[in-house]
Amino acid sequence: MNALSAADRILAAIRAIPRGETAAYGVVAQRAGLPGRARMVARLLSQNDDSTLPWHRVLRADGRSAFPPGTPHHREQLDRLRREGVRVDDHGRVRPAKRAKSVDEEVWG
DNA sequence: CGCCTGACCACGT
DNA sequence: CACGTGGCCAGGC
Repeated sequence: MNALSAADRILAAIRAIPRGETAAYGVVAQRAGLPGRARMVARLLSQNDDSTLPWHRVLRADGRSAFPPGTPHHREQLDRLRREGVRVDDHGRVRPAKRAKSVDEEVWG
């Protein structure tokens, strides 16, 4: 059986996002086998202390950072992404390779 | 146990 | 694009 808790599966899903790619909260939840639980992903990240966790690769469904523009966290997240080769436009939005209508179509690579 | 909050999301206007 | 609205759910009090 699955001895892994929901939190463990979510953290694993986040760690599984490849360098240079991003995933929405909802997509992470879905990959962790917890559809509809984007808020749980968000809560975990807000509590997380593990510095090795690639939290910067997790974005909102609209491709923007969950942090308010102008804050240190917002800048750091975008910087880290750009450093990995992710393209961010002037509005702070990540450009998906293909159009993703909903989180069900997860297409961001 | 109810009530409020939050690094969310989809949908309608 | 900007707001509301309703849904989701774990935690804190």
